[in-house]
Amino acid sequence: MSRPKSEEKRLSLLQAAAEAICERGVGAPTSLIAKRAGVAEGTLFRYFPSKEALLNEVYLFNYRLLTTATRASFDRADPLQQRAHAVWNSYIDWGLANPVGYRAMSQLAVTDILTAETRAEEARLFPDAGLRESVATNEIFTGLPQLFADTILVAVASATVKFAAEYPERTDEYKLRGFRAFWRMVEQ
Amino acid sequence: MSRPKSEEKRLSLLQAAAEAICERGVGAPTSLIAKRAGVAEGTLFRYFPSKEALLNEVYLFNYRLLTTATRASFDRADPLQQRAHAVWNSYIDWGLANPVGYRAMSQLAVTDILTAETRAEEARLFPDAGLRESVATNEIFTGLPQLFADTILVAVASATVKFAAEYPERTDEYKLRGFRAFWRMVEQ
Amino acid sequence: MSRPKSEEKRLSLLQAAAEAICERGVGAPTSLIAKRAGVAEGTLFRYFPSKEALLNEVYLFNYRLLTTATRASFDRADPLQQRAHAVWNSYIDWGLANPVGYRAMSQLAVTDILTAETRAEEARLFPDAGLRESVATNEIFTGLPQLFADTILVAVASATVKFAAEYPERTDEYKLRGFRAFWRMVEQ
Amino acid sequence: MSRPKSEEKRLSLLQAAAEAICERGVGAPTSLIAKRAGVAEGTLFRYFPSKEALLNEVYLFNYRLLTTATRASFDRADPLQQRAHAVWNSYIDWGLANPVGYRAMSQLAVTDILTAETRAEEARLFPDAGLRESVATNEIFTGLPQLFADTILVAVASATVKFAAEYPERTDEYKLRGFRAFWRMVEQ
DNA sequence: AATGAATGAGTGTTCATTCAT
DNA sequence: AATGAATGAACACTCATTCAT
Repeated sequence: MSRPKSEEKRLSLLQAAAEAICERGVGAPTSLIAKRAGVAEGTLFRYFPSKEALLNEVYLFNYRLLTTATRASFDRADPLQQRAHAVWNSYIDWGLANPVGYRAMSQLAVTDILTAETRAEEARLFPDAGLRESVATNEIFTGLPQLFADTILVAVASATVKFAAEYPERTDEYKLRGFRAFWRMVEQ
Repeated sequence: MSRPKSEEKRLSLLQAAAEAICERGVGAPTSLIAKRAGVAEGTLFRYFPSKEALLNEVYLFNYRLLTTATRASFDRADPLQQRAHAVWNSYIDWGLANPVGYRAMSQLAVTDILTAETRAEEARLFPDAGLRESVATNEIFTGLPQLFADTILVAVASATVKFAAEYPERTDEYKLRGFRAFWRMVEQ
Repeated sequence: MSRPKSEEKRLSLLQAAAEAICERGVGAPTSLIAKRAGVAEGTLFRYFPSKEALLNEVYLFNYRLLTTATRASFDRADPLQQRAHAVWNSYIDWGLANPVGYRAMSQLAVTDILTAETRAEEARLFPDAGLRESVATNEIFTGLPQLFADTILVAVASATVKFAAEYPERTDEYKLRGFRAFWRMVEQ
Repeated sequence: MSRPKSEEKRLSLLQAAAEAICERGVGAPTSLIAKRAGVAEGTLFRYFPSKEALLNEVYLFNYRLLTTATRASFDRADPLQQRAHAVWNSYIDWGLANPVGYRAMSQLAVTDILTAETRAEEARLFPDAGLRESVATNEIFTGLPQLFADTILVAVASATVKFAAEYPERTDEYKLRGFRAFWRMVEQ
């Protein structure tokens, strides 16, 4: 596929789209996104073939940032719970540090805009901290799809981000309590 | 005098709206909703002043059904865990028995369509099984807003409904495992 | 033609329509008119075959009231200018005393709702104070259609009502000045 | 770069709107206006933010043409009555030469579509022939708002245009008689 | 006779996408 | 490559009129 001219414009569009989604939902018009990105309306469609493709890219772009941060947060040599806690903290921290990207992802996740390809790429990118195999094979989750445990994990983490963001002065408390709730579920 | 306004049409519209939301999201056109309900486009607006009002009613209508089922499921005389399990089961069961209403509610809950009035009515309808006070005041949730525990609970329940619906032959297993995960979080 | 049951309802509808036109223009919905009249939406169409017919009746109804008042205001025995002044005053006074009907007429007069029949009836009702023949046959108006002089007369009178209504404390002044302007035009 | 927005299309829309207003009143649909202008429905809203804005522009556009013609018609060095007559003739002539624009303005003037901004611009554009101050300060109009005299003047002029247009063979006669009527009112 | 529920064509406006410049 | 003018199918909502009750 041909590389577009300006990587900078592409990033502007992704960022502008995330902002627009935060403010106006996934129904935010492409004209608004283009304006926020400082490009012409038509230019958006030279970087992304359609609005749907743009929104899928917004999701994956931010998901990559999130998983990259998460992946860098732990050391394989650390004991299991410590690794889990590190991953948990990096997830919450990224959500708090990137509220626009995080909220855009949350919005996109509940629509039917995300394609099967996006979902597949998302699954591929999910960071392997060695947690999945060892943790979620306790009496509760054993024998069930890994995705079931993942879904619950993300759900609890999302609730934690939401409340931690809403009460900034109690961020650390929500982070810790959220982790404890999560850990209660997945520990052996 | 004249024809009374038809409760049947009202129900048709609520049901048609829920179906349309499942298929096309909250952006489903009112014309589609009316057509599915078997009424003229204009008729929709004689039963509901606006699309927004209709969607709020869809949410509350299904929420009332859900909480009515939940409320009928437990006996105050039963011990705590038994009550919790009964409420849990009735919630999951309702979601499985009413997939359209359940999915419509889920979609509506993540948009900003629901008004403060709807949220207030929702809170008022929440069935008091004596769980909230006694359960979610353990070492994890004590001192944090009740809503934090509620949000996590609903998140786990939603994941359970989702997977139980997707694998009908393992419904009972998901219900049980989901409850155990939930109970691990909230028990003292 | 069959007489409708209730003359009272008919008058209510005419009055309600005039009020609605004042507030919302000729686009005022029939449902609003019916509600203001205290009757059901459908009832309006049992008294008037269509909205257009109702509005034409509103015009003629008020025009009849206006010309009746005007016609009663002068004595044929009085000298010309006195008669003219009496007619003038009664016109302005009626407009001030019946602002709703007057404004409704003004609105209706500038739309194309009024039919040729209504215009013909209007011309038939125009009060003959002996002014038309004797006054508007001066050097200016002689040889031109009577309607030309009438149109100008009504235009000047309308402006007078408008300003007299807007500045109630100077009503008498506007009435007098307006008459003098009119009289300058039509006197021999 | 890209196509510039077409002044021609803008003029087409203004003209089409004036025609539509003449035929169907201010309630003429924007779709009809667009069709008459030879553009797509959506295009109208790229040139004017709303129907209301378009109609205000129709008024001002024609008012500018009218006042430009009027302003060019007189010489400040001429005596008062001659200047007045020149202005009067140019006003009537413009109305006769531009019946569509003139009628559209007349319709718009009696609705509540014209905004305060439009009214202000209209006042600003009013050509100063030195008439207002010297003419309409005779015994009749002195001490009353200038707008009162203006309103009456316009009313008489409108009646003149209307009849002159209806009887083209007597145009000059109506123009002259109308001016004489006007002059009788305003002369000292 | 009176009601008001029901209708569906019509309204102003939006917006993803195309394409002439 | 970049622009933004142009498009026209939707969309939410209105309303004069009909007709079952």
